[in-house]
Amino acid sequence: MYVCLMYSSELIKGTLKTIVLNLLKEQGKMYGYEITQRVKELTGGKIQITEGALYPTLHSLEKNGELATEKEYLGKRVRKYYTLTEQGQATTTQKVNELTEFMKTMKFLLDLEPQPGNA
Amino acid sequence: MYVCLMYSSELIKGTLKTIVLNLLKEQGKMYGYEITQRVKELTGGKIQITEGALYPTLHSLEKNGELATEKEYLGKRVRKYYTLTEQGQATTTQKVNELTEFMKTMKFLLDLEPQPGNA
DNA sequence: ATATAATACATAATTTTCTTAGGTATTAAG
DNA sequence: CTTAATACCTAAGAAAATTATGTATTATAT
Repeated sequence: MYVCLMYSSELIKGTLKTIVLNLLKEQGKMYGYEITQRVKELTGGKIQITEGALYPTLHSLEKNGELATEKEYLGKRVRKYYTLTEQGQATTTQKVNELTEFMKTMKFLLDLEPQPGNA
Repeated sequence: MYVCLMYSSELIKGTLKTIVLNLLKEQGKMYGYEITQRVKELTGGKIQITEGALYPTLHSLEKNGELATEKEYLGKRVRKYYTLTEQGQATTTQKVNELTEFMKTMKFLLDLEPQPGNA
């Protein structure tokens, strides 16, 4: 039986907004369900964004003026496309830079050598 | 006026346990306050662990059998030293590996090139 | 034909985890 | 002698995810 090796969900915490914003910067225009599938695909299933986490995040980003929406109809089904506003683009750059710096710091912390004397 | 450039606190979420466990692996034996100061020092103030976050985490790790404690008295003041149990060492290795892998995945996600066609 | 899976949106209750704020007490420094 | 630093702790609240639903359409498999 194959069990998907996902990262423990606590690691996603705090990075979800940045992932979503950056993906929108790269793809230009995406709808919610597409974001979940794209992230799953890009990470080989190791990061899976749940809809319960994604939709509230998208709504909050929109409310904050980072994202704009437009609806598209496919027959009777509706898709809500999200794009970055100008403000959202600036926020994305800032958040991606911050996360990049944070990961450098974390890498430094994790790569410290054990002190002599530890069993 | 100098303002310390800290990472936004949401980034710390989910990595606190790993930071603490890894630091204990490196240093062998530490007390709570020492951990806050050491992390602050090692990161140039960019990561500051609050005591309100740290102590509950230490208690929970101890309760879970990852950490063992011993008290040391300096005059009338008490210090509670934490060390990794055998189980804690295994957990640390696993959590550090997981975080390292996660950061690789995140780096990959953040480094994707914008698709042609985006303004 | 019809049941199931996939697509596509959404929200509510709960849990986890951190922040903020407060508390106690000892020791060092101004 | 007051303030800062050291050293522990907890509680109320906020934030952000999980889990569990709910609705509805379209595609796929039996």
